[in-house]
Amino acid sequence: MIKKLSNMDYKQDRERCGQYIKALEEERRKIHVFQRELPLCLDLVTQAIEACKRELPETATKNMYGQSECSEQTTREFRPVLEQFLTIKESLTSNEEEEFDDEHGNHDTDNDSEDKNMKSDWLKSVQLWNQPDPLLPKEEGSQEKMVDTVMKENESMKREFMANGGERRKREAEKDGGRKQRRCWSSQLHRRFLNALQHLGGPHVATPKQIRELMKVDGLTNDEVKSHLQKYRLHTRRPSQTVANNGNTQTQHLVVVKGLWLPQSDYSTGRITGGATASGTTATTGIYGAMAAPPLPRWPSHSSFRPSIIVEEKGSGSHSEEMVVRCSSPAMSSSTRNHYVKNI
DNA sequence: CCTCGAATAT
DNA sequence: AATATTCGAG
Repeated sequence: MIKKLSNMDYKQDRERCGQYIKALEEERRKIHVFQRELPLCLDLVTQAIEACKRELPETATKNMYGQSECSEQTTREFRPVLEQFLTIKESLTSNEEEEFDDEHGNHDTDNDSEDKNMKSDWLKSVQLWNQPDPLLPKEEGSQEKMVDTVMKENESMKREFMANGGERRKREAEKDGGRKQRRCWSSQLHRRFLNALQHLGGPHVATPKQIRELMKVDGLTNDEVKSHLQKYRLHTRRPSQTVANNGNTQTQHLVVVKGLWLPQSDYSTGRITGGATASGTTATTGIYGAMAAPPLPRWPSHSSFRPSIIVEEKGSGSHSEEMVVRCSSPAMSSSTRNHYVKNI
């Protein structure tokens, strides 16, 4: 009896696995166009396919694929495979840095190999520029949702791509009211921003122009960066005051990594400032203060600002090492700049 | 005249 | 809240 049941289960699983593979392959085909931009996605999907196939070696395919409508949704329902994903999740996550670095390398080196640049360039523009509109990828869910997220990102990519058939956003005065088009800081853009910040030594030392140059994003203006930087600094600085009230007396250990402030582990974990300041949970959203618990692995509320901080280690030895400063007291702000970043 | 940062404006 | 624009200082 039991045997029968398990047998059926097995069969079902196999069936689903087959469908899943189909869907994955379909997905991969679509993504392929963005191979350069989303190498990881491609890789991810590929790995998934392989893993899946491995799971059912013999009767790999032989059932009704008719309903291939299950592309991303399948992900959630399919346990076995998901587990595999979880396994590789880590490595992929860390890979992201590499990807970014690579990108940078390319840009920094100012490669002008036409062909290579042409395509990737405008594609990049599309990615970076395009207003993420409704479906901006919420960025990697810091945890297991990674896979899902990635998939979704693909989706949005595709849509973005189709949406504007490769058109570029046009700015310029255009004799209208004169007010510029709002620049939307997609997560990608923001990433570059953060990366630039790192290279420059932190939000307080980095200057808009430098940042813009490092970002190497076509069309990005100084003012835009300046504005973004201003916001970043505001969010970044000690969100001290505010919060307090409740039993929030837990001293938050903030950590400075190459000039970037982050909460001990996961950003967002609320920046409660211990002792000193204390009054009401102010406007700074409950997002900051309130929760000091596990939920909320995100930055200032929704959008962009993530702690995608990456501690880089250039050729070891060379200059500053990781430099991690613990600090539980606010103070140290703008005026204190330069000092803490320089060498240490 | 240019860049920056803070203050405002939208 | 997120951007844009303005303003005063180097």
